[in-house]
Amino acid sequence: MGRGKIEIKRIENSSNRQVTYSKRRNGIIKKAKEITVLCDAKVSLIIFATSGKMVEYCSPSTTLPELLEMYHKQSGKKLWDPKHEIKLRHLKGEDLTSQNYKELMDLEDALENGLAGLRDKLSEHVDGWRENIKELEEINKHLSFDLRQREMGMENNVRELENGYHHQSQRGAVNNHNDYNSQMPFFRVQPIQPNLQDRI
Amino acid sequence: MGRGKIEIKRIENSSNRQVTYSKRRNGIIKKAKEITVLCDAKVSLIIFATSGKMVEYCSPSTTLPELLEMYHKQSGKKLWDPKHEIKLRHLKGEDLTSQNYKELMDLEDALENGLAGLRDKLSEHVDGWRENIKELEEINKHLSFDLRQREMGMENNVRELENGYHHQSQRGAVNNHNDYNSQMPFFRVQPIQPNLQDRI
DNA sequence: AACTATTTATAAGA
DNA sequence: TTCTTATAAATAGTT
Repeated sequence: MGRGKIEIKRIENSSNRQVTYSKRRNGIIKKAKEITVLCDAKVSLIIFATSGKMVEYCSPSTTLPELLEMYHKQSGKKLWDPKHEIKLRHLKGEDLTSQNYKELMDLEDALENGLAGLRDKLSEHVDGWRENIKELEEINKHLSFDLRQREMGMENNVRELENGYHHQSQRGAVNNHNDYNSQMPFFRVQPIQPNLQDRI
Repeated sequence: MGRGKIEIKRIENSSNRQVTYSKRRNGIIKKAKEITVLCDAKVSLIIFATSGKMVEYCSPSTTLPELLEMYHKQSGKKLWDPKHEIKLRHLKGEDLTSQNYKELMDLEDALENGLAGLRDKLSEHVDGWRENIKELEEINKHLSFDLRQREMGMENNVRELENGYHHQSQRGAVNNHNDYNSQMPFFRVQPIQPNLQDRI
């Protein structure tokens, strides 16, 4: 629409391109306003010139965050790019399956997109929890190991006693101390949740 | 531009409005594509009909997340509102200090601002870790209790043996099984990190 | 930035 | 919806 028809392809002459850009940019924004009013539509329009300069239009009935939320709900598309390197990366190469590493990275992405300062806090939480779990597991192992050793030792004692002296009362003594044991038929030494590693 | 001039105001006739919407929507998208090609512009255009149905255009040279990041950098405007209630609230009233609860709430806000789907994942992580820690602590208590009971029982045995029979070899038998014990002078039954509750 | 010949978008009708 | 077409609006090239 103008003195001559033009092909829709990049305008090579830089100043022509600039002029056309500014005319058409205004045109589109006007159209956006019109459809908003005429048809009750909600519109978000963001335009960047090659120079990087941005202009924006958002229908007055709403806000960009609101539209983006609607966009996300409807399309399911991610609105944030994962990209920065962060502290949580050090978790890689430890006992993480790649799938759960991915989950963490997703989490990382979410945090990236949120407030930057939150990153370190989460990282601390994660590390703290991981450490707690590991230490508790370690202690569990030690306790269980020790308990088994003592059981073995005690059985030996009792066996020797029985064999050597046929003294019956010891048996009862051993069992009577074990009130708790009857409520705890089995000690799990491994992580309680089989997918513990998976969750971290 | 048509058979007659129209005022730019809401079209009251619903079916006319719908027709106009769909024509103009196509028109704007075409314009957006054209300015993209002609002028090397980057464009994001999101349009919602009154029905809620959305159409979108984004210039092929980029992605919406990229544009939103540029938008954010250039305008400084927030693109995400913190607002929804989420699952993490259930943590309130448990063993949280108000300070650390606040931290979690901050974290929640960050997640709010990220992808909605991330919320549940984090919540699961948190719950999973909390459970793991609690279960491990529980088992720790059981193991320690049991161990102490057995120690007491064993001491009784040994004492009875010694008193009754003066048989020395049993003592050695008990200690020899305990290689591990020498490396573990003390079992902590309480959470390793004193501020464990604080961190959760 | 203004002008204007032309192209393009589209309102109304079918 | 889609097509048709008269007309309004946008804009390419010019000044």
